[in-house]
Amino acid sequence: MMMVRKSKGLGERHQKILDFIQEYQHTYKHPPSIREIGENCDISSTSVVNYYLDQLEKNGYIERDRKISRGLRVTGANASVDTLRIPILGPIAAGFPLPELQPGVNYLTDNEAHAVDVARNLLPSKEKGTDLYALEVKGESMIDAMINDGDIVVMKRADEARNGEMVAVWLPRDNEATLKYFFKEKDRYRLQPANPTMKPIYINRDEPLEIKGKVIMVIRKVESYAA
Amino acid sequence: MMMVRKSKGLGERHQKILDFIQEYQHTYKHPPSIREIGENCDISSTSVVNYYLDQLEKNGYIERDRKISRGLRVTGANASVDTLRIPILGPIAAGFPLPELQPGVNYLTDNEAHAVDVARNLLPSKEKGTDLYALEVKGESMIDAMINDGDIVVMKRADEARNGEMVAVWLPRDNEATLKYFFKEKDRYRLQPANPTMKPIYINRDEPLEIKGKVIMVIRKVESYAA
DNA sequence: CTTGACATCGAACGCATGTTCAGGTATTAT
DNA sequence: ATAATACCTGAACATGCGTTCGATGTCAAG
Repeated sequence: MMMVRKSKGLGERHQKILDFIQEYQHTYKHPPSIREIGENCDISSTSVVNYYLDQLEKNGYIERDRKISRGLRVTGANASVDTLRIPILGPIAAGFPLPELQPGVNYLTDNEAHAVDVARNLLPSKEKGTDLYALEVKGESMIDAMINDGDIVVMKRADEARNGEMVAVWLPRDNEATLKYFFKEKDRYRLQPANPTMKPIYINRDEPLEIKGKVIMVIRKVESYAA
Repeated sequence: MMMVRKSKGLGERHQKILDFIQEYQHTYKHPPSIREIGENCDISSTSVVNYYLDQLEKNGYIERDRKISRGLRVTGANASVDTLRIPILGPIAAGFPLPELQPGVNYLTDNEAHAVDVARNLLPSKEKGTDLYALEVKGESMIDAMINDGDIVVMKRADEARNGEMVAVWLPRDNEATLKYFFKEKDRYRLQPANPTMKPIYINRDEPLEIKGKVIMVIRKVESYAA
């Protein structure tokens, strides 16, 4: 009895094979062999598996490196996503100096707890990934930047900024760390809160102002409101 | 002339091999063979590669599936990260109804543009991934929820909520969509803005109120301030 | 009924690839 | 000096694994 193709492009067996490849890759971190696919999808002959694999490839569901053992991968939506592990250097809070990144130190240990994994496609495409770090916001002092207690801010290392970029700055004048949009005006700096309803603060050019980095992303894990 | 181990645990060659495996895996989506490692790291004999691989395994830098072609993977920090592709159903704006998720529709096409990839370790660990979706915030009406124009909110499908959870609701009374912390009180609902400086709004129990989902994450790509 | 496209099987072939071994040469400890 | 250890070589071996091919069965069109 012949198996009929159900949904025009993908038959039941194609789907099963595709699913198996993904699950296998996910579990073992390497692709399955033709024979393993066969065993798992109740196909007794390697040539039949090859037959289906060819079709899947022709239709763009997978890619194959011929002649190479286990040289196949699924393409498209469920393909593996490229991520960047960004170290969380420490907290940022109003009255405390910002954590400095020590040059030459490799923050990328296997310590998942002190890092955030961000998909590369969420970052500017040119972003290489070095000179990125993250800070954990403590307290509610960044509220005028639309940033709340517990938020993670992803930063790019920088000691100067162009107009309109959001920066983390240390203001020796007020002894305070803050996040603001940065503007250089005729003889002063304007630090503009992200919240449009709030007013900017001004710093004279001759006053010190230390830019610690540019904010490129904010991540907030929303939890139950602590009332 | 003997090669001296530099940094106690990892020699120069160990490092080179480790780097190569990662880069290869990243490029070809499958692990390299022993011979490929050898060629690339200037090691003429497969047994030497095997020798180093054994050491790397013993020290926990890689894992190996013996006897299986290309059965090796790096462990730890730079290991591949598990991500979830969450479909962006549409915009959420004050005066417009929320996009509904059509049952039975598979949103997970290969359309990267209409989805966000989120590392699983950023979500609650029990989260399975189905019944998650995302909305793109339009306009500045969610400012009292500390959410700005352009933000991506990751939602979990729900039509009811427990006290303290942040929900997306449709208020027929005001003809408005909004994001608020939800509290059920004696004879009314209290919708609390995330910004602690702002006041809650109250809805009588007998008035309609449609909960569309719980907010579990907010992602903001910070760009230059459009002044 | 014949033909041909499609699906499947089993077996054989041969290169790819991990494993093992019998030595080598330095460097260091005893 | 001798022994021990770490590093390396080359080759042989066994098997993993993709490829190819001939044969069989089913179904729809001509």
